[in-house]
Amino acid sequence: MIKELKDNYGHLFENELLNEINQVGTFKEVPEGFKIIDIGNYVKSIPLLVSGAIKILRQDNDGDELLLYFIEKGDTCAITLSCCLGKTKSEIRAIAETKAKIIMIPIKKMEEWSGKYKSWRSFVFESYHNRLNEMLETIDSIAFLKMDQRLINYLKEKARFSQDMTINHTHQEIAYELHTSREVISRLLKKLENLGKVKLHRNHIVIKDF
Amino acid sequence: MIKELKDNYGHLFENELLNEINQVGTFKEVPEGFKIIDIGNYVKSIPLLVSGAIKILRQDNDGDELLLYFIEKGDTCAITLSCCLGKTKSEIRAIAETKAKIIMIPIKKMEEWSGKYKSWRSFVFESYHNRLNEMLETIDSIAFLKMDQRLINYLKEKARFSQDMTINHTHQEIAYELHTSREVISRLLKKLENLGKVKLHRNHIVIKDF
DNA sequence: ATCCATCTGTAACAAATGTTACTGTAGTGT
DNA sequence: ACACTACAGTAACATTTGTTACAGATGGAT
Repeated sequence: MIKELKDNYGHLFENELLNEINQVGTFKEVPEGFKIIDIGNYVKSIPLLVSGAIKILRQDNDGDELLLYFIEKGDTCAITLSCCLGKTKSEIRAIAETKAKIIMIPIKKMEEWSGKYKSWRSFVFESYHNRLNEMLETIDSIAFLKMDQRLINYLKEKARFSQDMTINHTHQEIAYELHTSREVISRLLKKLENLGKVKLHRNHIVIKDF
Repeated sequence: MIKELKDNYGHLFENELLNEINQVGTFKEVPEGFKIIDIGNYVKSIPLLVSGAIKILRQDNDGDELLLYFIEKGDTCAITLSCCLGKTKSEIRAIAETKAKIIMIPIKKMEEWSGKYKSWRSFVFESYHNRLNEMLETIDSIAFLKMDQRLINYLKEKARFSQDMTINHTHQEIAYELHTSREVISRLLKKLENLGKVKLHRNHIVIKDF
């Protein structure tokens, strides 16, 4: 584990902390689609993402979903941190967007390291900062943009995180994550295809010109 | 200042920290509507709210606004904290919702106290936790609710923070904060009045039965 | 090759929200 | 008292999004 730790967190943490992480952390490799945290779960450990991407979803009382944002390697899930500290249930669902490597840190280390290592504090604060900004972007998107533009941004993001111009999702899956209906997505995608921006296939979409 | 500090933060911070805050903090009393922070500002100090309420607003590129949430006494603005630490421009606007008393703390104390006082760390983390949850609620509201329910929630919140069943806003002002048009708000308010839930007047609305 | 479940396309309609345009009215200042 | 300005009411219409109802296409399983 120590190599991947150094590669991804070596520039952030001092050696002493890296060693501690190496000792108490447990390495975990999860496949695409793996449910890392679900709504209502009590969180017992903090995930440090080493490779891959994780998507964070929100759900309302009727079971309607909404994609909030993605987390990349070298970062952690601040909402989870927040749950850990407050000992409250998770308000969100975390699912591996691609296959991912994660180091899980026991909660109790959180407060200990916060007092001991300035670099850990900076990391945690930085993570909160990033997450608040992602939330702001999500809010901007929902509040200020129409569905066509949200769809374009969604496809861009998906392509960026999977490093692939092919989006392997059905219209229904996209509709869930944007919290709209399948028909709306089909309609808008068809418009994008007529504009030459995408090519539609069964079960996948190829981005041509964004 | 020390009295108001003890009353509102005495249960959170140890005496030593309270004294430090008393020494380096500057007390500030602002009237309703006072612009505490604006988008693009560089933030040089952290506000601890002693009394009153502050509203936090987001704005898109076209100048369209959206109310994010309120901050109450005994709390701070985590987005501001976040800006301070990252030395980035403010992404939000903070306006006094009621007249408010604030203690401003110089940024540099932030990191110093984070290492020194466990209670300060807890306070900061707790604040991030609260803010993330408020953001989630805001997202829920925009993504999952229709405008009529959002309006009802808005009026409830306004009444709660001003401790007054009379909302002193024009339809236009409400429309700005909910990011819709004046006509839509007028239409929905009239419906609420017909249901006996509010009484409409020029420049103010009285909540009857929520 | 055929069958079948699932996915996609699309039309027609409904509901919610946004826009335009105009009227009336309450309060303010003179 | 009068005039003026900002606010509120409302109708008519446009646009966006959501819903219903099918038809047709695709790809995998047997």
